[in-house]
Amino acid sequence: MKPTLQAVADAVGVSRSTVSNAYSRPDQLSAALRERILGAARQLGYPGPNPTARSLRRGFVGSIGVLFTSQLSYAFTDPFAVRFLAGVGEAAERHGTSMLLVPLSRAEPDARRAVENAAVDGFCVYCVADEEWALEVIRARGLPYVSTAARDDAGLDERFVGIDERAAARSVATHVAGLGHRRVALLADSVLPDAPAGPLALSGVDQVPHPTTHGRLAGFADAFADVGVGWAELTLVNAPDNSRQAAAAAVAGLFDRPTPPTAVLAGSDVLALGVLDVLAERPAGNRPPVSVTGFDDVPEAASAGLTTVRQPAEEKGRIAAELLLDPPADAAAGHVLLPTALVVRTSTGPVPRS
Amino acid sequence: MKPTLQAVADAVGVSRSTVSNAYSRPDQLSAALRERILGAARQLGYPGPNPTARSLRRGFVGSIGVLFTSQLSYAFTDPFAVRFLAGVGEAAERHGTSMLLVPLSRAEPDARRAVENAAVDGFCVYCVADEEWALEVIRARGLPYVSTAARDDAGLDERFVGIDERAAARSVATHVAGLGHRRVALLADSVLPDAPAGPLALSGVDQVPHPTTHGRLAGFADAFADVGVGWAELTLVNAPDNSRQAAAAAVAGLFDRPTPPTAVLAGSDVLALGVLDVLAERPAGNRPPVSVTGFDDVPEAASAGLTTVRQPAEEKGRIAAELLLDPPADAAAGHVLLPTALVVRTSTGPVPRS
DNA sequence: GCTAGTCTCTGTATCGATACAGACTGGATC
DNA sequence: GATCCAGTCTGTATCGATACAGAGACTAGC
Repeated sequence: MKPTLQAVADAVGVSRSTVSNAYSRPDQLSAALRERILGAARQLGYPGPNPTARSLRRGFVGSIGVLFTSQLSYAFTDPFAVRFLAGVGEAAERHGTSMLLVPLSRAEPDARRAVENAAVDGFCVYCVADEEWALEVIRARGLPYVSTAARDDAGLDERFVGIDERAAARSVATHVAGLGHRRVALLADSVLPDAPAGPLALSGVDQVPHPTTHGRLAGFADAFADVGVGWAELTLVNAPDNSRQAAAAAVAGLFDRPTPPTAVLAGSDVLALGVLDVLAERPAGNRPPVSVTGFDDVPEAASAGLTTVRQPAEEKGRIAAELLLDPPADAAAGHVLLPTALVVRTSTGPVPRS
Repeated sequence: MKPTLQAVADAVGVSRSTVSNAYSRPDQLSAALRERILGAARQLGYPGPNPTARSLRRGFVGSIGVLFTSQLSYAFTDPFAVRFLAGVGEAAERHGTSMLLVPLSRAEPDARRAVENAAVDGFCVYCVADEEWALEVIRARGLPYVSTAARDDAGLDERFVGIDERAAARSVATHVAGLGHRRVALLADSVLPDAPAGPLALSGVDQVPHPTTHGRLAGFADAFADVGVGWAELTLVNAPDNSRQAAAAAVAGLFDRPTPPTAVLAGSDVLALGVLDVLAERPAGNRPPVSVTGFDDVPEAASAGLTTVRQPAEEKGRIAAELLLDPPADAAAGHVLLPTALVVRTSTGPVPRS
């Protein structure tokens, strides 16, 4: 049997409290006794207070959870997510906190259980789509959280770090519209929860439930509305998840249509890179001159020459963790909007006249 | 006050046990009563059993820890580590387990506390150098673990997944030696715990404490010993950590020596890419034709044309988690050696004659 | 010599649940 | 009518620690 704190107390001949103090409040006992206790503990092979028991009694755990909508393995496939995690990790590390990665599996009962059972002091909600129930569970547990995807109904009491998705998306779309493009495809991930890969007809952008996706698509649409291209004239393409493969599958066939789009605006760099993959695969002679844009400005975007919108990934993660671990007294300071920048590279160009 | 299980029991007029059963053992009570209990819980805003209390009583937590020697933020900078994590995540997800990332900070007391306090059922030890104490803490806690860096004294009872570092390193070094290179630099990270960046004199490879680094350097040395180049004739270069920046700093100046190396064998792709960065920065006319090799075959290696040794990263992570979560009955099956392959690309070539 | 204050250490209550043995029903079986 | 059994539910002990009030012993101060 593993020795308990009681066993150490018995061995030394002091009370449990004193042994506990030896570990957690060294100033509460004499240095000599403390040494004697730690020595006995070493000898008995006592590994220190049991973390679970300790957190039960103390009421906090010393780790924060990061909630992902998607599978855990996707989180590591998406460079933006990785950089976000790095930021969270950096801040957590500074606070002596570890991070628990909690994936939300597709099956809601399981996913719900994961949120209910996570032993954490709070959550960074990386990307919860319409999983409003997850936030409810967190609130019911009385845990603080920071979300990164704004929702319209989010109260100001809710801590948040993110960008103005709509304005950022509009900026890159305005650039594309300015190049003369009018036949345009918008590519996004999880436009509707279980939609298949490929073109998707939607009466309006407000049908899109995921706030981030909604914001970006709405921003794209805004820019084209400005130049007289309505929603109905835009081709909406759905990718079942945020990966190059999914994007490639979604746009396959798009360029063989009678009137193919001259530009594809993607909701993320990963999707945009998937579009570039598809184009690169075609024989050079049969490669349509399509402009492609991304979103995020992940490291790969630079080498691919992708025009995109930069948002500060690590900083987003860092601030999210910071808002959680060291909440500002002022409620308004709990709502952080980060800057974005349009980055024009070689993947966009003037519409070819033909 | 947050409602407890007791509160729900009181509200419904049943015992605590019954409420507990409603959540954890539905077959122990009638469906009708269960519904009544869950209904009351919903109404009271009871979020389900407290995870900490539950794990204290049940004796397990439902999450596994991943131990990093380096800072948490490095873990996300190194593509190999990211892919390893993805593998761990995938397996963990299949088992309904979350993963706790535990960084080992430089200060040993803090780091020790992190291992002692991690609420986990076991550890994947990603890269523990000479931190033997960490393993001792884990053993003292009575927790299972899987290590990925073999140590000579590792008993067979210790679960392990990795590669034959020495043989793999030898294969790439043999390739370089076969190209005629004899003036060679070996670049590795943390050759000695606190050594500065740059060349380092060492009487023999056995002075290197970190088992992975030791294995790779020894493999490099083996291959050159075969062609008559002894340890003393090789230039050993230390990088303080495993990053492009550290590598660049370590080899800065190396190529301005009177007799510069014609090849640099790096202990990881990240380091090798750092060397390539340094070479790329030099004006084309003054760029020495140096062969460079890496180790791991991360995604970036392919686009950089880096000759390297491929090892299956995700699989390593997946198997590590699997060995932890679903230990094989047969002890020998707990010791997995993965295959490696030499990948020759454009970063190596015949030694220039001059 | 007496009160106050500081250092150490102890004892009990408590954190919020689950395990397990047993009590009570209401049929089915013989 | 006694026995057995499966299906439900209860009660107590327990998981392994920390919080907090307070008990003694000592030193200071007047």
